[in-house]
Amino acid sequence: MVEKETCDVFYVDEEKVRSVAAKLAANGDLLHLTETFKLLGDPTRLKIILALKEEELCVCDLASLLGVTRSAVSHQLRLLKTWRLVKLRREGKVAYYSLDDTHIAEIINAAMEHMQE
Amino acid sequence: MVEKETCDVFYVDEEKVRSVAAKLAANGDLLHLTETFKLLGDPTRLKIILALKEEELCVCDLASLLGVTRSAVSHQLRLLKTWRLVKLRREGKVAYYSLDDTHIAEIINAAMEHMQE
DNA sequence: CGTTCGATTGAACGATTGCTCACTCGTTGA
DNA sequence: TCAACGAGTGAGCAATCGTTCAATCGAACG
Repeated sequence: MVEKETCDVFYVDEEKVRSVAAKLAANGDLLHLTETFKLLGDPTRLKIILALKEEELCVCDLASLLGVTRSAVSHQLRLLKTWRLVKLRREGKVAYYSLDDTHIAEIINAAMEHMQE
Repeated sequence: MVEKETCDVFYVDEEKVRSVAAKLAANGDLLHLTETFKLLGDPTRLKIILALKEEELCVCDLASLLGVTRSAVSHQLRLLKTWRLVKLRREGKVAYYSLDDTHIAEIINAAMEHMQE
């Protein structure tokens, strides 16, 4: 593709790009960072997190709170558990979930501040 | 669905759910919050944000940096601009983009702390 | 044991997403 | 005024996502 080549060779500020690329690479695990935001970027999951920020809850409570099936909640909780955002405590038949990481609340608080302006 | 009714009526801790629901509602614009995280939850967009955190860059620089077409970058930048995460400065034919909100960097920093543990 | 019931899982689906391709827009400079 | 070129746009697509349904697991209790 001629056009793209032109852009790459004759236009781009290569030194600038290289310097930024280096700093980007220094940011560590970019995939994990992306995944964390992706997990928070779904209404159901974000509500789950916000709810668990308040109180420990079971699957059934969450399903009732969000107005979706327990199955849907369970699927999302599995994802959140895999990425260590929530943790699980079993009591007989009931599975109680809670936040596994205090940093999550800070991420959300920072994002809420962003929204006011 | 009988099963679900059973769960709602006989099992769910209704008072607890109601109390959490109230606190959830007090969190303000939940859709906007979700959207912010969703925007950060894509590798291309997150890299754009991280790059612009370092330096003002044009579409062509970003395309070269990320290894995608300028069109793809342009599409993502439009989204980010719509939600006020980045802003635009035109200089002749070139469009220079930069972060529009200092809070974004703080959200990302908080998320990076989350990842270490 | 067998039943109950909350939780989990896998398949299947409709919806959404992010990309590329082709085209257009708008500014520059010959 | 017209060609060049960076940027923006819209259609179309493959891939991913989030949900529901149906089936299963496993602990509690008769």
